[in-house]
Amino acid sequence: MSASRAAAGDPKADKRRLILDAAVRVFARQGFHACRVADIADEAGVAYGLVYHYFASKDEVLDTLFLERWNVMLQTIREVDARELPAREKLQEIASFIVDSYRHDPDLMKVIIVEVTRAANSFGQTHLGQIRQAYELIGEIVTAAQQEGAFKPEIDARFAAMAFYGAIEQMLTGWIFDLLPRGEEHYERAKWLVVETVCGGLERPGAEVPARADVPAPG
Amino acid sequence: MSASRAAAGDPKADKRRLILDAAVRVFARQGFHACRVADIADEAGVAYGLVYHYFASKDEVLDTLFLERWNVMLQTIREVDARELPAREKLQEIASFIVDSYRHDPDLMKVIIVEVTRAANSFGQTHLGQIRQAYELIGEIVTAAQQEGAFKPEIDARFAAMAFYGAIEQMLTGWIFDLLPRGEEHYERAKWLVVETVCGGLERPGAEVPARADVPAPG
DNA sequence: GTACGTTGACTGACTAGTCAATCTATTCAG
DNA sequence: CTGAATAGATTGACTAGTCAGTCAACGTAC
Repeated sequence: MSASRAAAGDPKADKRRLILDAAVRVFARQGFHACRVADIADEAGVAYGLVYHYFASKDEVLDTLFLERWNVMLQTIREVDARELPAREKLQEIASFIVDSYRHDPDLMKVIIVEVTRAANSFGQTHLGQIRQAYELIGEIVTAAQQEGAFKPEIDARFAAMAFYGAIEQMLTGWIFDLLPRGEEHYERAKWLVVETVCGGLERPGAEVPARADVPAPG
Repeated sequence: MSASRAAAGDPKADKRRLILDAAVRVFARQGFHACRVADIADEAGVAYGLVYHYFASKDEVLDTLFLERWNVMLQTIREVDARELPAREKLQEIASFIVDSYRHDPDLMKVIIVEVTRAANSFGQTHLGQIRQAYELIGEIVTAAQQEGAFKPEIDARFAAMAFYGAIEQMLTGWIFDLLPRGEEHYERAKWLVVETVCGGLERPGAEVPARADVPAPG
């Protein structure tokens, strides 16, 4: 995941990685459709043809970036789900992971959201299966919580999962396009907010609610 | 808004409208980038050049479609906000309007979401101001509710607005890409669900909650 | 006859992907 | 140790195709 592996001049640099990291920057800056393969090569400090030595097509560069990250996320969700935690805390962990992913590499998350996740027409189509898996995993957490009686049974779990994921993604979108204030304290607060908001509506009024984490201090 | 104004052969057809309606279908089917201007002209049963008689560019066709609809939505939100209603019902009206927009013309909403709203990199950039206005109007409803004491004050209104809008848009996305079940009863239920979920978390536990609408029957 | 609507072949600009040539690292026979 | 052979990495000029936008000509209503 690290983008700081090597500078362009480093002789030991793994050129494939160099190209991928450059592509993240170029895609984030110009968008996938608006940029040319030459821009990626230039950004990476590498010849045009080398991109085609490592990748079959421009598309494959984006595919690789998306899958690398998305699979890490799916893995994380599965691990969180396997742990013995109340549903609210599982969702908290997932929100945390996604927000931290943005904090760690905003360009990469911008590319994934703008060019893949929210572009199900063009690119997302290819990856609809992967994307769907995330929704399904979240939906399973909700279903389980409903069966335990922690969440209201009258809210369809699939819809709840979409609403939850959609709320998080929309906040990242807000940061990406300067519609929401950025910064450490906002990131931490957003993690709490999204869970508080969505779980607040999902939980059964009578259900035993675990002691909730403190409200992070306002910025 | 009506797409059924006239068949391609109708001599009285307003060609400009014919082109716009055809563009909705083509953009929805193939995506803005993947389709050619010739596809729009063919779909409208009109010569290639006529598209450029009515519109300065391919972009302007999409701009027109987006602005036509988005302005109706902004107007609706303003009208709802002006009415004397509890915040929850205002949000309910907004969710209703958006879901009904999808129900009424799914192709148009698909185009707006996929090509503009969620493509802030390319197209959305132009319309970021319009898009932002919607978030701000929703944010104002939340702020007012917090001042009245109906909503918790500790949740930033801008974030709450993004979460609310994001949840709705994600459900439309779910329908658009067959990730969620479609159909009248699901649409009605989704309107209720998103408000129940988000407002459930926003409302102050102690606050006087107006008698809420009945839960629509499950599908 | 004039103004506007309509046509569709054409052009000019652009770029993904190819490929033959060149470079570099490694190996190993002499 | 030498240097020739090999494989893989790297280069960038070039090709083949695409498509947005133009424009000169034609149609038609009044």
